[in-house]
Amino acid sequence: MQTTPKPKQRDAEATRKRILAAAKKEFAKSGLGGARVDDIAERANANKRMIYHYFGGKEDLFQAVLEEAYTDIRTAEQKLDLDRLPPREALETLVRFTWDYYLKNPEFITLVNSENLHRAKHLKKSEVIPVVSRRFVSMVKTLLDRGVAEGVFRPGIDETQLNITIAAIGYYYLTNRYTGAIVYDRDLMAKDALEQRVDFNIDTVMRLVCLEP
Amino acid sequence: MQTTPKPKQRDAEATRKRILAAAKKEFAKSGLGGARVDDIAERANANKRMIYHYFGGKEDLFQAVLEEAYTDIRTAEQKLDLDRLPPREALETLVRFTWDYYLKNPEFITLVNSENLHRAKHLKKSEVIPVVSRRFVSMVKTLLDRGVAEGVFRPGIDETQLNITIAAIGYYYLTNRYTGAIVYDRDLMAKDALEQRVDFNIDTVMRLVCLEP
DNA sequence: TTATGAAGTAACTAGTTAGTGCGTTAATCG
DNA sequence: CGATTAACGCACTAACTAGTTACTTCATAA
Repeated sequence: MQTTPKPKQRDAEATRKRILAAAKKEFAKSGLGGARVDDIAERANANKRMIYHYFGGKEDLFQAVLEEAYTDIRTAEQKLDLDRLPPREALETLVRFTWDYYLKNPEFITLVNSENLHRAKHLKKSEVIPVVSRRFVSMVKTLLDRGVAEGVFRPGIDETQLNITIAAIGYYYLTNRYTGAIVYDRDLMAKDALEQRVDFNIDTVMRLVCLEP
Repeated sequence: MQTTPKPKQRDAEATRKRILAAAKKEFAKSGLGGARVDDIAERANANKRMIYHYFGGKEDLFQAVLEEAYTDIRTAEQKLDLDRLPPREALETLVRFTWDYYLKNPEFITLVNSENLHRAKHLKKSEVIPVVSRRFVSMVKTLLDRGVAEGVFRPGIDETQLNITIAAIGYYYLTNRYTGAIVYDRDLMAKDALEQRVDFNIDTVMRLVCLEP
């Protein structure tokens, strides 16, 4: 086999990755409609022609960005390894993780918003999304069942409703932070405001799920 | 593209209203960036020039649409007259109203999303938004205080956190219904799914706020 | 009856945008 | 080495888009 590969002048995979990363930023900043192909190319330090070469078109590129964003968060969730923790700690870990992930990856939220404006047109075409999604939902289902079996969670809670609620209380706060700052006349992104919110969210979910909060 | 029947006579106020209504639909459908001024004019059965005549430009029109959308929901909330109800009933009424309003006025959600993509640039310029917002926040604050005084609500709950949570659990479900349908592999807009969700949301808030849920 | 200004219109401008044709250059391999 | 393939870049276009210009039509007050 070959030894250390020489640094290449031309590197298809590296160019592809630069385009994908640049596209993620631009789509997150301006949405699918507002993003400019020329700007993506410039940010990627690539020629616009390469976008069409590697991805086909603007919408195909958007789909690729979305798929990566979804598999990234689903992969990170699996790494939490909730099975090793007692149910209550596992649930708190999940709520805190979801909040932290949205906070550190704000482009995920904007991409999902943009995709919903387009009625999930691109996600519908994806092969990989249903697979990673099922694994995620069953992870929470397993946790819920375990908590009920151990007598610490209320029985009968639907895992989808819980998932949606855990996402909602973090997602909404962050995606609407600009209008929220005006409506509630507060800096919602101040350090203490963020801490207050995650504590409030954990409390909300614990009271919803646990028998003795 | 549906159009509104054109009145035979000249009517400045009617034309303005037609433009505003058409703009609301187009901005909700495509966002600020995706909406087309020509399409708004066509839908309103007005000449494009009239948009510039009455509103100044595309962004000013967007601001006018936003202001109307916010004052509409805030007005509807005030009409609930929560003071006439016992605290628990008042709280449930508020949660159900918020859900129903988002469900019946989906354009509100899309407009707010679009405005947040633009970092509340237009809402910041508004004179009327802070006024109606304060009235709304204090309405919930009053309810919370009353519930605590009557010994049915937990003390120490922040009215802004509660407001955000009540909005979040409805808003997120509805705004992300397209991607949600794929991730959770369900028809989130089926009649029974909607009923299940509003019940779940009321339960979530009651457990969060009430001393004996 | 008519002068006046607001309501309304069509065609246009200047700039932008996604997508492409085609030539060039580097890597790979017999 | 020479030839083939894939990566890359320039310069272009056809379609689109916010905003404007120059004009006509109509209601009404004097």
